[in-house]
Amino acid sequence: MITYGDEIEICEVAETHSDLIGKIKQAMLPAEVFKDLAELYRIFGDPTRIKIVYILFEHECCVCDIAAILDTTQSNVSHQLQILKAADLVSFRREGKQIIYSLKDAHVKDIFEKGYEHLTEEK
Amino acid sequence: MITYGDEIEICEVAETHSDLIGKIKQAMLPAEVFKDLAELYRIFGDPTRIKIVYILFEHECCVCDIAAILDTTQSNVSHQLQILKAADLVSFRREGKQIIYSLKDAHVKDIFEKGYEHLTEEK
DNA sequence: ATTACATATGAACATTAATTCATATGAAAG
DNA sequence: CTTTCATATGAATTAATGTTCATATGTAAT
Repeated sequence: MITYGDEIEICEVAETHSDLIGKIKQAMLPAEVFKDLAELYRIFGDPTRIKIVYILFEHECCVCDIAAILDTTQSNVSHQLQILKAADLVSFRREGKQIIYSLKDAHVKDIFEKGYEHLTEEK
Repeated sequence: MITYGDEIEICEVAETHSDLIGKIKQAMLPAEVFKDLAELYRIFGDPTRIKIVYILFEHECCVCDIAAILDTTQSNVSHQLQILKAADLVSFRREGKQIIYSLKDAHVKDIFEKGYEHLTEEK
């Protein structure tokens, strides 16, 4: 390995490929896009949250119903819903004492379906 | 809240909706599916990994080239590639001293594109 | 065989995250 | 206005995660 000051180690292969590496580097999306994408996928990266999302595909639902369906606490569901809300993935409205949540974005279902296809289809 | 022994708290709304809750509960996919889905999305839930995936969309690549493109260490890239390998998302072959990685599954690109649409499209 | 190189691996560390518990908020009913 | 109910919030805890460092493995070249 060859190191330049405090920079990253560059192997000889990478030096040889430096023109290709430069091209790929330029073709990369802005770092922020990858950060935002990762944040989005991470939201689906928890069983509780993806279950909530799945429920909301078909039904708008109040917090305690979701908790009953998932056999978990109201607090837990509420916390996860706040995360979905912060990501702008759910809408909500008050109805008396309850708060009814619903899904906000169609892409969510697309992402779910593509993931599900990956799991179920043989390759 | 009404609690039954060590079970989950059920609010009055949930008791009223108990028939709907039962139906939704039955319509849920097996818990394992949600677990597997969450595991899949979690893999994309890290900027470094999703960058690697993005690179592999267009080019098969050796470890040190990826490290050079991403300005990170060989070790880091290797660790992340092991995670992608364990999820069966990448193939690899040895070529002399190098190991060349490539993408294994088309659904990965679909998932990426749907996520990207979510970020970029106005709603 | 010894050396150099590309990659993998394991331990360690710092950070983040999921869930629970206790409590606060805010609306409706009495 | 006090109580009850549905939800939100904050602190605490336990577990998981991303990265780095040091080192091991395996291939090629001298």
